[in-house]
Amino acid sequence: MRNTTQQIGFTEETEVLAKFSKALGHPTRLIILKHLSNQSCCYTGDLVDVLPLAQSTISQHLKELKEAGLIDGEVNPPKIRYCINQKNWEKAKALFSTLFQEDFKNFSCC
Amino acid sequence: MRNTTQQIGFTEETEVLAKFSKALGHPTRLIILKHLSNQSCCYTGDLVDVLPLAQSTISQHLKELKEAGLIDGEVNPPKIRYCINQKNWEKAKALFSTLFQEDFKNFSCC
DNA sequence: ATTGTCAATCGCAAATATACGATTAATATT
DNA sequence: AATATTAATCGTATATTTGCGATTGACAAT
Repeated sequence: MRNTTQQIGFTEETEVLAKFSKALGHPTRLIILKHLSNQSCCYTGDLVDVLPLAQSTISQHLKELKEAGLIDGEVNPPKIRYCINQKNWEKAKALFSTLFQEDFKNFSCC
Repeated sequence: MRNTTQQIGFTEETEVLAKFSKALGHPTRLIILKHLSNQSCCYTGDLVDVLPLAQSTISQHLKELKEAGLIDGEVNPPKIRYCINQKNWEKAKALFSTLFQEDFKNFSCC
């Protein structure tokens, strides 16, 4: 790979929306988010019981959601309590809303 | 990799939303979609002029958007005219709307 | 201090994604 | 028929993602 996304210079908005989308781009992570919302918060162990995946795999998905900013991990020894990051969740909601409503509603063909 | 997404058995809705999200999960593809909406439709060549990427790379991104069902390619020799697939775009809009509104509004902590 | 519990991280393997240049395929024009 | 134009596809290299088991780290409870 000779060219990188970094070198192209997309807008901040585009980068952030792509980051959120990518994080949402796996069924397991969608299920995790759904679970977080249903239970308000939950622990890794809860998810391990529900999903047919190894604990390490789930931990990795949680890490990606955390790095994308969609969830937070709050230490609650010996467990870690995960919650949706409301601020960024709202931001994601706003970005997707813009994507689907404002800029894309003026079709004239097809 | 011993376990595959296929084997787990997510709901159709979850799979489709993940597929759409994944397709949106790259800045270049977001720019392409933006361009498609601004111009109603456009050709690969238009995108090659705008993006600092090789023609083959852009063609590959178009292929992924097409496979995700977000765009259509209509032969218009010797060019191919790309347009947003409105039906699936509406579906994506609805799925994201559900994701952000219905199931995720009852937070009680954090 | 030792033990038990929970979750992150490491190390590895396999699959996918990203990017490019070169080639091929399709079709219009000459 | 020959040429030009446009975009897909092929082949390749590299990076990232996904998954697992094993280990480590953090902390509570004993």
